[in-house]
Order: sequence, then C-alpha cells, then structure tokens
Amino acid sequence: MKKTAPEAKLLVVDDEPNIRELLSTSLRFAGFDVVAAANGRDALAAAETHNPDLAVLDVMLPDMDGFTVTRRLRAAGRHFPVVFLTARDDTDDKVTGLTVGGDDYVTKPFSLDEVVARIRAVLRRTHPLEDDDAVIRVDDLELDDDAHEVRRGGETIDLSPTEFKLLRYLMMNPNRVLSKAQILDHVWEYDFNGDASIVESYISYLRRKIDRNPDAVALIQTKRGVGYLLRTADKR
Amino acid sequence: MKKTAPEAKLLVVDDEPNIRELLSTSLRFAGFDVVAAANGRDALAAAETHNPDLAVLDVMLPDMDGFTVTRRLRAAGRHFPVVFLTARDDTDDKVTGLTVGGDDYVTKPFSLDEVVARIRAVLRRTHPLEDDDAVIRVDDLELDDDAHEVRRGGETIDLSPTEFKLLRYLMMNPNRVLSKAQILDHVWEYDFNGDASIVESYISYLRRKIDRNPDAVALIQTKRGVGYLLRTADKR
DNA sequence: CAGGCAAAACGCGGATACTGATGGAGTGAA
DNA sequence: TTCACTCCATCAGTATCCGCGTTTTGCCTG
Repeated sequence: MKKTAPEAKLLVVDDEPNIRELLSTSLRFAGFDVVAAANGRDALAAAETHNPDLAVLDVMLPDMDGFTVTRRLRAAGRHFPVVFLTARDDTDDKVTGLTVGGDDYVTKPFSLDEVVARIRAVLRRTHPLEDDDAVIRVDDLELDDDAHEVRRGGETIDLSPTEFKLLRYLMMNPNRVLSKAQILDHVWEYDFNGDASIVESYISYLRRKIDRNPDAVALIQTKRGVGYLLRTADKR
Repeated sequence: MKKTAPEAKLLVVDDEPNIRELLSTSLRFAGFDVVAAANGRDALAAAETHNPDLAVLDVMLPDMDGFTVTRRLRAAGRHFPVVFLTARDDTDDKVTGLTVGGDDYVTKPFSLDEVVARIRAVLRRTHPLEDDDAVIRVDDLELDDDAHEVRRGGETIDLSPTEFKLLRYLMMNPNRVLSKAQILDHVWEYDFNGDASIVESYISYLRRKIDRNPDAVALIQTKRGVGYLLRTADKR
C-alpha cells in the first residue's frame, strides 16, 4: 500500500470496538499515525494531547453526538478537518451540513479503501501544499480520484463505482499479488457476506474495459490459486 | 474550492453557536482568516484586537443590535465593511440603508456559498487592488458575479437564482466530482430539509440552458452513484 | 511423457434493486 | 398571472450479485 509521504496523525472515534479496531489497523497500515477513542469525552482529551491532523468521527456516540464533539473541538481552537461516519439511512434524507468546510462523511457500512481514499482527499484539500496528487498512474493507466475518472493512454474509460474502487485498490498496490479475500476486505463493504467469486466477476468486468487490447501485455494478471496482480510494464 | 489569494481577516459575529460555527468553518475553508464573537461587546473588543478587513454581523444580538455595533465601530475609527445577517421577514425600511456604504446584507437562512460570494464581492469593491476577478470562466462559459450574468460563447443565458448559485458552485470546482450532499450543503439554505433529489431537478434545468447543444461535449457530466462534475475541455 | 482429473477461474445470463432524468402538479411570492 | 421552487411519479438505464455451465490450468498417475 502506498504510504502518504509525511505521515499524518489521525484521531479515530467510534464506540464499537470492532469498527474502531478495523479502522485503526487499516489506517495505520495505510501509513497514518493513529490515535483512537471510544467516546466524545476521550476524543476531546485525545485531541488536546495529540493534536491530530484529521479526525474520523462516528456521529452516534454514547455520551455526545459527533456534531457536539466537533463544536467543542472548534471552540477549543482545533480546526482540523473531520470525516464523519454515519448510518446509511441517516444520511440519505436528514443529516446535512457534513460536507461544510473541508469536512466529508462516509456511510456505514463502508469499504476500507473508500475511507482511506476520502481521508486522503480531505487532507489533500486542506493541506494543498504537498505535491500529493489525486492522480494515480500505472503505465499508461491514470486514475483521477477527484474527477472520479479513469484514462488509459488518454482515452477515458467509464467504470461503475465498484469497478472504480477495485481498480483503485489494484493501482495502489502495483506488482503485488492480492488475494480475493484481501480484495473483498478492502473494496467491499465490511458487512458483505457473499462469497469471493464476486471478485472474479469484477476482475472480468475490469479486464474487458482496461485490457481490451489482446496484443498488448495485460495489466491485470491472474496468479492462479493466489490472487490477482496489476503489473507495470517496466517490471522485469 | 478556490481560495482567495491574499487571506483577508474576517470577524464573524452571531450569538447562535451553530450558525457561528457553520460560518467560521466554511469561511476558513474558503481561505479567510476568521475570528468569531458571540455578542456585540465581544465583537467590539475583537475588532480592536484583530483589526479585521470585514465583519459578518448578525443584526439581532443579545446585548445590542448590529447597527449599534456598527455605529460604535465607526465612532472608534474602524471603517471596514460589514455584511449583515438579517431575518428574512425584517421590514424593508430596516434593511434599506444597510447597503449604503460598501456594506451588504444576507438574509437568514442563507446558503453558505452565497455568503462567501457576497463577502468576496464586498471585498472586491473595497480593495480593488487585487487581481481577483468577479468573472469565473470554464471553457466558453462565463459567470459574472457582479453583473449576476452568465454567458456561453458570448450568448447571455438567463438563470433563476438557484440555478445561478448551483452553476457558480460547479464552476468554482471544475473537474471535481461534487456529490448531491455537497451541493445541497453549499448551494441550498442551511435549513433546507427536503431530500437530495432536488439537486437532480436543478441539474436537469441547468443542462437545458447550458448544454443545449447535443453535438458538443457536455460540460455537466453525471458520475453515476457519485455526483456531478463540470468538465473543462482542456483536461491536461 | 501422455493423458486424465479436479480445482480454479471465467463468462454469460438473469433477477432485483437502485439511480438518475424528466415532466407535471401544487404552492407561494412578486 | 407568472415565475421560482419543491415535490412526486414514472421510466429507462445501470449496477450488483448470484448461479451455472464452460474453459483453463496445474498436477497426478499410469
């Protein structure tokens, strides 16, 4: 997994231990420096102590809701951005105002890769200094996260949301075999309980769209019995 | 979001914590340097201490009204412009006279993007030095904020107020996908609690007026499942 | 070494749910 | 009245996921 150049410090706040662990672990693995808290009170204290660059904040906490936490943080002079976690049905209609300022939100159940991508996007917007680009490149393949657009050799390729997330995951890990289980864990929502054959289907969809030229070396390769791999041309 | 080049310092005064927070956060993100106050007394003190370039001032404050605050500021030799926040049902005679100097006013409930635009407009008028232009251009599309006018290829296009605000938001963020939630948060008034499908309607209206030529590449593009995007032709 | 076998991967087709585009009705304000 | 705005219903087009039959591949055995 590509690391963010200067490691940003994140504060993860969720009362469900499973989610908190899941997030902490994968964000840490993504190269972030992670501090976790289980409720609003601890979150405020942790913010004071660690002064994070961004917070991932569940809106439903046992002691106070995420908005209150945010308001108190801001009142205390902490102006780092927040990525809110909300239940899917809260968001569709009611809860608004989550994207004000540099903030953003992700609905539960989320896919891990999606959360990482959103966090990176928010950090990119609020710390525009770094030359950290929204575009990932592998060979003549370009994936632009801001525009949500994929090009191969300049040609725009149209992908469905899941195809896009899958390709992004592959492109973040070029020349590394990714098992179907890994792909499921990162790209699909964490409560998905279908089987891994769905990954085969989506790999097949992707191949049809990005590896349509049968003469060229395929970017997506199968490692039978192990997983899949996105290969760069200049690799051996 | 486009930032203002030389950061101007703003004083935000409102007694409702939510509004104060909402404004502070989004103005800060818009590139301003923000100081906030909850009442007239604190506002006067803050003006002394921080010497802002502009104040955003609620006319209804617990201790004194916004006009009194302004009068005292002026008496103290502070002549920075003020953008007043007023209730929609305030009588006209109260509101007239607000715009006499370089001042302006916005009615509550406001749209965040609208407030930012008005503040920029006032600053533009009072600090004409900066090469900060009132005209946003994307391809052959021009939006003139001062004249409140939109042209495509020289041809003037007539838009309703909401259509105008929506287009402005899109044009301020070219080549970036904007979700319906983001659009609602920035373009609609903060107390709007209808659902996001209204955005679809307005996108549809805009397309009819702006992308009426079916042969040309559409400026407004749909990213299914993600949001909308205003595309520039010269995409790298 | 050839042939056969089984597991893995693939591709297709279809059920189902969802998303977005659009037209029209209702409401309220100028 | 007319214009903006909002909401709703409908329709078409997509996306997702699963199941099943086919193909490929690696391996084992004779």
